[in-house]
Amino acid sequence: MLRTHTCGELRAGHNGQTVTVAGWVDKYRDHAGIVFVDVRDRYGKTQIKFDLSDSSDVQALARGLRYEDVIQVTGMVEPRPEGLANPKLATGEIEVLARELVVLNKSKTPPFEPDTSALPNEELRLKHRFLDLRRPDLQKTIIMRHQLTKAVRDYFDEHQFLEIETPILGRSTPEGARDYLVPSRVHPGCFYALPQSPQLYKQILMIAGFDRYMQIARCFRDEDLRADRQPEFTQIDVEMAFVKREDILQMIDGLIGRLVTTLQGKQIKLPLPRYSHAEVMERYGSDKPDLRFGMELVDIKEIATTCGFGVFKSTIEKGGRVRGMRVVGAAEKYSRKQIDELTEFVKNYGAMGLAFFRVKSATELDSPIAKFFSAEDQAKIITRLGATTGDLLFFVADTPKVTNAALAALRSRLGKELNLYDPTEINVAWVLDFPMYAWNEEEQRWEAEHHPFCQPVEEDIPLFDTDPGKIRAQSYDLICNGYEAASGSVRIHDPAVQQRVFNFIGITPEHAEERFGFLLESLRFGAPPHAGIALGLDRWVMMFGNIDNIRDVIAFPKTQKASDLLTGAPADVDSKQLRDLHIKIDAPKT
RNA sequence: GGGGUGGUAGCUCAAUUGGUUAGAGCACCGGACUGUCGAUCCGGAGGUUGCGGGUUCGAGCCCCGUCCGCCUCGCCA
Repeated sequence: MLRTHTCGELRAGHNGQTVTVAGWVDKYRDHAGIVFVDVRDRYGKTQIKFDLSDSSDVQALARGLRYEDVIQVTGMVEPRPEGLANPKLATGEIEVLARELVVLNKSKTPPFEPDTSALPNEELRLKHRFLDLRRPDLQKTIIMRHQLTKAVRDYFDEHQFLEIETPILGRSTPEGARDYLVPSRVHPGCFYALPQSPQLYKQILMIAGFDRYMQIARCFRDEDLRADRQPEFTQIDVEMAFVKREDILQMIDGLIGRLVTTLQGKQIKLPLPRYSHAEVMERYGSDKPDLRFGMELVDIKEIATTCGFGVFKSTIEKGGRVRGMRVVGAAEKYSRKQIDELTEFVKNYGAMGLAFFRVKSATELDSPIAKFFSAEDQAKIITRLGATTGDLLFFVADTPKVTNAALAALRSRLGKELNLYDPTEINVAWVLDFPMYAWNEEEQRWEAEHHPFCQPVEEDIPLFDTDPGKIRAQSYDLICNGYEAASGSVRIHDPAVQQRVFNFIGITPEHAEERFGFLLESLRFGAPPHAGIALGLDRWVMMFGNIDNIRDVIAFPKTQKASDLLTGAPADVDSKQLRDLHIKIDAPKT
């Protein structure tokens, strides 16, 4: 070992001991006769003192130290003089009087320092990720990620789950996200697909009899990125055989409870609250609402139908909805100009406009469109929204889909702008009974809302022939602070039902046999009822770290264009490699 | 593919209506300093204003194109 102690562990109790520490030069303060150097490693910082009375070699060397040099220092632990302890440092009671100094690696002048309070732009940070990762807060997150992952493994291990690896090179299946493809050298013109999730493998593990499976599984989806989405990400993948939905919910409740206890030392109230999909859509306009604050959506169909405002009235006549929300005490917080900006904001979600009212009194509204509403209607709106003087009311009149999207986005934005919640709170809940299928207007066909292996609610099965949009899935999402934090379902274990579902979403029996034949075949050989779930590990780290960007919870993340600025991936390859793979490039001219 | 936003010294930022030699703090280099901990003080060096074109007597600033980062819609079973 090149050290006897880390930079975070020396205390007054070590006084008088000769120690060796090693780390990076975090700061240096050169007073000529005396030089202070803070050495940093992942455990903390320790102040090293170089004194004129020491050997001149060491002293001269010390004066040449610069940021990020890696050094090894041997010396004696001393108490700091009276009144000079540094309360900001855990090791602030002591310093090490250096006797020997070895520069293990001299650093070039770094483009930025790890302790910088004003973060450099992200491009630079990602390009020099080895420096960025030295930042204490990023190190803290990566360490917490490890603790979370370990707690997950411990929890499932205690419940007799087996961690089983599944292939990274698999086969492409229809439906779902765009696959990342890997060309086969041995099979010209054929490709492996990287897994979007281990879904089919884990179902087959159930059929094989490994009735409790989990895996910290890397998944790949070739879709556009977001602040909470990376092309490769990690799922806590779980599957159980001989269980019902309730068993999964309880098992995962226990996991969340464990994580909150382990990572925060707190208790979370269990069981976690449960909502139906229909309920959250009606109350919040989203299938993953942020439940840290209220501001629920209100339908004013009755008033809209009879009021004098043409936009509201005609929307109802066309089968649309008029819904709104009450922003408590915000009448004076938003100027006309700011409301115009909110109007532009909701237009991004398809809304044609945003109606607003300031509540002037218990019965009176103030708005450019107030004249279209009778005194009676104004009073009704106030009553319906439960509003009081000084509130601000917003309404969107549009299709059900657009009112949901626009109002949910507006609610989320206002909640943040108005600080309606504690940003450090972790609010977790279940959303159950998603619809099985959604009509794809573009492709004119039904498609699976969750995935095609999900079991419909038994009593809804007759609806296949009458009203497929109403069929509920035996599915469940875990939502947390406005994110989808987990998603799962009871699976189909009857090949006939599976065949029928494929058929319904437009996969012909021949096609199904070709692409999913292995699953259908396995279902014919004694498939137990099974169910499972996958939790987004990266997102849970975001929650527990109170971090709003997924790149900050991943050691080596990719940019929005899916590039790795550290390594330069993706990059072109030798023509020989392409020949081996029987691939010719037909890239668009730039 | 669409919308928004940013790119000026190594870094973080500034630069009035288009107008003189593009500034500051930190970092870097040289010097001073025995108790600092965002050390301080003195001095110095450092710029193809992302890139390409255009308008203009004159462009960091205006116009067109393009590249890159970020946010977002679509997309993400």
